[in-house]
Amino acid sequence: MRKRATAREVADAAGVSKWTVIRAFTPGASIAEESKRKVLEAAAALNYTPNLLARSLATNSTHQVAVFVDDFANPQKLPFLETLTERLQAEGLVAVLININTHFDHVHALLHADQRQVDAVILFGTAFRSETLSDLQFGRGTPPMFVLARDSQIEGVPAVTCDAELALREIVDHLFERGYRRPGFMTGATVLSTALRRRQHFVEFWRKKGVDDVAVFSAEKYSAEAGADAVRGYLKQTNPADRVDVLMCENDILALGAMDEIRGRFGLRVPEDMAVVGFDNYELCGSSAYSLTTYEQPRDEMVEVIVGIITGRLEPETVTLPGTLVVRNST
Amino acid sequence: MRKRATAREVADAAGVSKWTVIRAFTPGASIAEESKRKVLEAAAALNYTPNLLARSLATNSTHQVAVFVDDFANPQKLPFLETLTERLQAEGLVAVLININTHFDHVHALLHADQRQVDAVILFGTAFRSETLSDLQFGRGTPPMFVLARDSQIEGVPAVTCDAELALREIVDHLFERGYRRPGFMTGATVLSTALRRRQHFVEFWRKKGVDDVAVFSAEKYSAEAGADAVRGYLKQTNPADRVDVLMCENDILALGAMDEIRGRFGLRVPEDMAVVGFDNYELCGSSAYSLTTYEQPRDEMVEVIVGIITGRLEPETVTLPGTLVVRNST
DNA sequence: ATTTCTGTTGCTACCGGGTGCAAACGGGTG
DNA sequence: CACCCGTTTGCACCCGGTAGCAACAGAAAT
Repeated sequence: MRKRATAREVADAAGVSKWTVIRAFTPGASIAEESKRKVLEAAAALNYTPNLLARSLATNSTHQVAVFVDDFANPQKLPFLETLTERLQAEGLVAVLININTHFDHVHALLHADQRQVDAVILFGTAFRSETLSDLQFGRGTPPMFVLARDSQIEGVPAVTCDAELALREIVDHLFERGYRRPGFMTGATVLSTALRRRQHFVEFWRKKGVDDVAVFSAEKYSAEAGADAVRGYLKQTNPADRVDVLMCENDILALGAMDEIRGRFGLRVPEDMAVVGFDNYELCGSSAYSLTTYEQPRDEMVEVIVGIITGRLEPETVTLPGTLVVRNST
Repeated sequence: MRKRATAREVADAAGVSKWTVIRAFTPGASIAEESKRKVLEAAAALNYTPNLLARSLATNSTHQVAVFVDDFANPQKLPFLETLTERLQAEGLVAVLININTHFDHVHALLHADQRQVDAVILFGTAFRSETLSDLQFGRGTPPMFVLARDSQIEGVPAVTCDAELALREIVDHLFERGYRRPGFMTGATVLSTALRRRQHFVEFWRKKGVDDVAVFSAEKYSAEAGADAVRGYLKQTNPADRVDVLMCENDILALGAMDEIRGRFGLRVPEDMAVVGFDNYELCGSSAYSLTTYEQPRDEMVEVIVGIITGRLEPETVTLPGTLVVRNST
């Protein structure tokens, strides 16, 4: 298989210099109609297109954005990724998907992204220790970092999130109104709970309602199975009379797992015996099999803002957007 | 913010030439221990790491793989992406996620990937017209293309898939054994049905069992909602006595949507009134709320093979791997 | 006819590394 | 001390573009 044609080859074929070829491919460049036509003809014949790698090297901008993801169990990531990639591509950018795991941690990934000269890094809901990253942040030439769908806690690293305070206030108000008084909260991995702030606000708003006792327990991971395991553990070791009457889960996938366990294994009714609330409004939450009350993040707006920041249309600052409470039959 | 350090700067700091610096960062290069130490020290002090962009340009290999995705409604994509990115990263490769949609079609994306000099392109279950792509394929220097989780139909473009024939045989055998005799099949978008071959084999194996009448209808898209819509349309216009006794759906997400509609809106029992079968074994299929019989694709093996092909460890040829029938309560 | 201006084109230098060859080095051998 | 040989280092040139200046032609102005 032959190699790609270069500007040099097209130049020879068109009888001009390679700089004229470049100009034919540079919008707004000063070039005569006649030469442009000749060049484009020769380029078409040779199947030439500019080499973006070389261009990136010369212009010092790759139009690539690294997107770090570490929680693939949450199906909610998918529509987010869809919107994100679509909006990035509409801006001429492209997403490099980096899987953060035990073999490839944030430091590794950031170093790699840096070496690849990406234009920006998006930490898409990843669980990181701010200490680890704040060191790197101040190394030289590191690409700008942004956090999506999680709090940042690192100075100089803006985050685009759903307003957790507002969300939890609406949720607690709703639950209080429905008459629930013995709330419980299931977190995912405990390391992160502070980053999401959901638990913290949940407890706080119940306290404001005069309810000081919130049962809190946590799942091992963010997955339906872990949610089921956690709620099983809770139900087994709790006296039926002392059980919570409503369980809020840190995200939908935990909630669905929990709900399944509550109804399936324990034969309890949702919401009569125990109500359940999730977070994210994942597609299947609306199914009649679950009909889960949940809170929808303003996905499109969040993506719009973060892409706006990356492209420089918006100021790089932390933005918090309001979501929507979706009430269904589980409460 | 200062710019990144270059090999040139490190060379000056260490008192050697830039080529010696390069050698210090090239495994197996001929360099004296002493010089290497000096260089690495200077590099550490200046926070130098090689610029992968420049390296890619010089070596003509980017270690980037473009992954085309067009169906973000299927949650099954997520674990696949997780495994794929993890395995690629383990091989020193990185995935560039390209969202194929109406604004950014295959031709566009392929051109783009080509210009970016990616080492390979993976069409991950995307819906493409083979005519469109076979033209491009024979342009010069196009990166090698592979199809994952779908048939290729393009000469010279290998595919790594789950064995649809085996899968459907096992499924039909199972259904026949359970006594079902009025089968139906719901496809997603009709354009693709041939690429997945599932419907075709389904019909064929029922014929071999002496059942010639298979009801076939299709959903608009691959989503729970579309699945629900399609089954509603079918149930409304079909005389209850003529209804299928088992409905196989092209993938899980259609099946879950369908199941929800069958039970929720029509008050039918699954599997007593109508059994349902999916395909993929998405996590929630195992939940007691659904307990969907489905077929699990050999995800890890498929990814292993495609990564093996890309890295050159395996021959670039079409590979078909056996999956596993997962029988649950929906049949 | 000369000057000035404008649109067009070519050129040098550069982005930050990689390759292959030639020269320098240094130790052992005859 | 000359010679040989393997290791180490420097160099010219290359990867495929981009930036910005200088040169040039033809038209317009003087």
